[in-house]
Amino acid sequence: MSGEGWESIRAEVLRRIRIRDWPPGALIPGEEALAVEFGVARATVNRAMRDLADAGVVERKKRAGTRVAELPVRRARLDIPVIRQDVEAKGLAHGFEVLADRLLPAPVPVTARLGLPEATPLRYLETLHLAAGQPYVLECRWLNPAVLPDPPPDFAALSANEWLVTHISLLSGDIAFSAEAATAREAAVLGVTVGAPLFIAERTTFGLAGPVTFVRLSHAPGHRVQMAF
Amino acid sequence: MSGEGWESIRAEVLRRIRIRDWPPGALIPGEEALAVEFGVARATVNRAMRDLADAGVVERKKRAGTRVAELPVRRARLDIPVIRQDVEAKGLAHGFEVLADRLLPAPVPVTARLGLPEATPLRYLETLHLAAGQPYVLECRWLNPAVLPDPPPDFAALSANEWLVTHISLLSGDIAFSAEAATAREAAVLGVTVGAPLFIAERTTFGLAGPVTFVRLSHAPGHRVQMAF
DNA sequence: TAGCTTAATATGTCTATACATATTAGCCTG
DNA sequence: CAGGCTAATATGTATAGACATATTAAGCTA
Repeated sequence: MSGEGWESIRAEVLRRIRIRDWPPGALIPGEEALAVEFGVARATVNRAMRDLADAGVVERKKRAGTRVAELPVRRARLDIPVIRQDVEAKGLAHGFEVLADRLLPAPVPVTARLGLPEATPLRYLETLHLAAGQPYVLECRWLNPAVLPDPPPDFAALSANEWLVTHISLLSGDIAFSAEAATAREAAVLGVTVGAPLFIAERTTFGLAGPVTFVRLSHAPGHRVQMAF
Repeated sequence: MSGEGWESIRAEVLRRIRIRDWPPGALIPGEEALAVEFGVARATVNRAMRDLADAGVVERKKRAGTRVAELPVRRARLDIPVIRQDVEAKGLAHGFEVLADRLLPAPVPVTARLGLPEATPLRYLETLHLAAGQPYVLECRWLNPAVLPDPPPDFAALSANEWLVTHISLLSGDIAFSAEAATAREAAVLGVTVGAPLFIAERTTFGLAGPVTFVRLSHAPGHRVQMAF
């Protein structure tokens, strides 16, 4: 076992799992036993094992002990960026223009996702984000006006995308990626041909006070979402 | 403060950040001070704060203290599934057929990603995965023969996708998503028209003994990758 | 004043001990 | 033998105290 601290214990346990000393499904010795073997306190072993459970390598249950995961799940962490950051990280200048800003009865797919009654009036914002002056992302957002302060913020100055993460208590939500053919509107705004493959990200977000927003991001061709694991 | 334990402390700190009691960029009181305020041990506060740092809500530095993140990053965790699991989770029958299995000099984009010399001979496997008999994913995989046992496994019996996660010590890698127009080959195999938008996932994986595999997954239309956060 | 050394400080981690909690295995009853 | 109670057990969490480590601020020298 090289090094010191809980990370070296995690490494050693991981090594034994990988060389199939402890094969998938096997029961790993208890924390007490490992603590004695490695000559550390149980809390230190606990820290290492909790980390492995977090990574999906082992599964832990009280009384039942710790088992090597049957089908080791590989987990990747995605940092959902604010679009401005995303663009600037590429060394490009970020800009945006608000194409639409109206109060509209939301269509059913939107109200359904947000758990609101049908045709609830929501603020519809259409924003085109630019990277180095070129169309980058078309952001179509439905925003629950109930979560906005009075008076509402000026989304022409700070994009809704950015205003939300810094001003609203976002609690939970989900994000989905897909590939879709460009609609006439998307094609016109993004400057591509109708039917061109677009990378689509759809997010639903909830806050303390209920549903906050549903947004659909249509990315210009070539967009990639990358994660390390 | 409701509840007990380190999670209630995390919740209370999060609450104060959200109501801008501690605005973005602000310095949060030290662990010692919070421990006194909440009437718990410093280790308990430490657990809560470490978790918040993990979630991207705060940034911690020794001696400098803990600050509220300027632009709170939202993180989502993606569980990368084995294709069979993915299909069966939808209640469909999984099948697959191997369309190609040859040793070929790998093209430059592949060797570059894997960090191998140009034109290294790699095992090229083309597998079509079926869900309920319908084309689901076209898997084009370049596999480093050096990591395979002798004799090599029979990928006609257990898909390479599944064999790898259960038999090779996968260490690290990355995954990228994009949208691309279907090539002639993809269109023919997946039963779509040329140019149809396809959801593409590309993964590079490394193991203890070096580069393992590069795989490109071309998903049939309608595929979504979903994550909660 | 620039550059180096040193001290102060907040987080990171470890230890030993204790109690809480979930889950299982065994026992006991009807 | 089915159903339910009980005890055993492994993990989950908390505590107080200690030392390690990174980083900043202050002080000291050339």
